[in-house]
Amino acid sequence: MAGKKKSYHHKNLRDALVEAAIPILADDGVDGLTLRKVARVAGVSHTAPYRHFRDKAALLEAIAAVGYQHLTAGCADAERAYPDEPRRQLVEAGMAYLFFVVDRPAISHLMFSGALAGSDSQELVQAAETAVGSLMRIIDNGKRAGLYIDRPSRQLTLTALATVHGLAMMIAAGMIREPEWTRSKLRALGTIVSDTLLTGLLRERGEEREQ
Amino acid sequence: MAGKKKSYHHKNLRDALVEAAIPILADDGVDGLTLRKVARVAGVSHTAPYRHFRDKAALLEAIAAVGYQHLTAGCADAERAYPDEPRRQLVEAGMAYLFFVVDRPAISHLMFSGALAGSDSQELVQAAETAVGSLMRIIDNGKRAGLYIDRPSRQLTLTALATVHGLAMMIAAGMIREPEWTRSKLRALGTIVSDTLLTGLLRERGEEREQ
DNA sequence: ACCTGAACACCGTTCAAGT
DNA sequence: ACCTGAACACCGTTCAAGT
Repeated sequence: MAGKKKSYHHKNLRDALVEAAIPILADDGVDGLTLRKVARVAGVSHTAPYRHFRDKAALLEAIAAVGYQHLTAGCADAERAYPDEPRRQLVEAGMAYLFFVVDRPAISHLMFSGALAGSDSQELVQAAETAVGSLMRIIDNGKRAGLYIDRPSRQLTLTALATVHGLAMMIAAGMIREPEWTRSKLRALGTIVSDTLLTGLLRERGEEREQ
Repeated sequence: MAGKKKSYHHKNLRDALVEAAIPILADDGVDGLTLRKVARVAGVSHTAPYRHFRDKAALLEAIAAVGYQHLTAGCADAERAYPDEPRRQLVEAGMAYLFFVVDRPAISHLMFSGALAGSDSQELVQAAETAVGSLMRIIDNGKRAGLYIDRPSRQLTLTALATVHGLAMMIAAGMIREPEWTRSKLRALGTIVSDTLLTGLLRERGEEREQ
C-alpha cells in the first residue's frame, strides 16, 4: 500500500504516523499499539511523534476519527445503493455497522471502549457527530416516506443506533459467541434484531407513553 | 471498608487481590490498573499474584465476572420490586443497567471493551450467561402475561439487551454527551428509548418479515 | 521548526532461591 | 505449597542538544 521512505520531513509526519498506526492496531490490538512501534514503522525516533501529538491519547483520537469516517461512509453507501427504499437503507446501514465492528475489532475497541470518552478532541467529536448525522439522514428519508411512527427523528435515530451499536458491541465483547462470525450468520442475527426493533416488542400498541 | 492486614497467607490471597483491584480500577481506570499496584495494596510482593492468576488478563477476567454479578442482581431486584408488572420489570432492569455503566465506567470499560473477548475463562463466560439469563426471565414473565409479540424469548431478549447495552455504551463512550449524566437525565433518555423499542419504529405493522 | 539520544520512572513476566 | 528479589525487555514521557 505504501512504499518505504527513508525519512518524513516537513509536515506529513503526522499523517504518516496515523497511517503507520492502523495496521499495527489491526495486528497487535489496542494494547499492542505502542508509540515507539509506530515511530519505528514510520522511520523516525521514538520521540518524534511528540512534535505532532500531545501524547499517546492524541494519536489514538486521530485513529478513532478515521474509524468514524468509515461508519459515515457505510451509511452513505447504503443510501446510494437503495435510493427509493428507506427501510432497506436503514437495515443495510446497520449491517455495514456490524461488519465493520467484526472485521476491525481493534479499531472498534479503540473507538468504543470508553478510553477516549473524556476526550475533547474537536476532530474526534466532529467525526462522531457526522456519523450519527448520516444515520439520521436515513431515518429522515423514511420519515418523508411515511414509514415511521410520529416521533422526532433524533429519538428514532437514537433508538436504532443504540440497538445496532449494542448488538455489535455484544458480539465484539464476546457476550454472544459463535465459533466464527460469518457474513451470513451476522446477516441472520441482524435481520432478526432489526425486525424486532422495527415492529416493536409489544403485542398491542397502547397509549403512546404511560408513566 | 477493609482493615489493613500485615500478610495474606493460605488461600485467601486470590480473593484479596480481586478485592484490592476493584477500588484501584475505579480510581485509576483500566489503564491505571497495574498488577504491581494491586499486589502492593494487598501487601504482597509484585510476583505473588502469579501463584493465583496465570497473568494480568486472568485477574481482569475475575474482576469482570464480579461486574456481571452486579448486572444479574439488578435484574433480580427489578423483578422483586414489581412482582406483577413485567413491563416495568423490563424497564427498571434497563435503568439499572444504565446506572451501573454510568456509575462504574471503569469496570464497564473492562467488561465490554472487547479486550476480554478472546477469553475462555469459565468463570467469566458463566457470569455473562447468567446475566443474560436473568434478563430472559423477565422477558418470560412478560410473555406469560401476553405482553409481547409471538417470537422466541431469546430473540426478544437479544433485541432488548442490545438496545439497552448500546445506549449505555454510547453514553460511556462519549457518543452522546451531557455535561453531567444525572439520574433524571438517564431516566428521561431511557424512557424515550424503551418506549420506542417497545412500540416499534414502523408506523404500520406489516408482514412479520419480508426479504 | 523539527528531530535525536540519553535518561527516568514505571510496567509484565520469568526464574532461581528461600521458608 | 507459597512467596520473594533480582533481572529482562519493554513502555510513555521529558529534556538538553543538535540541524
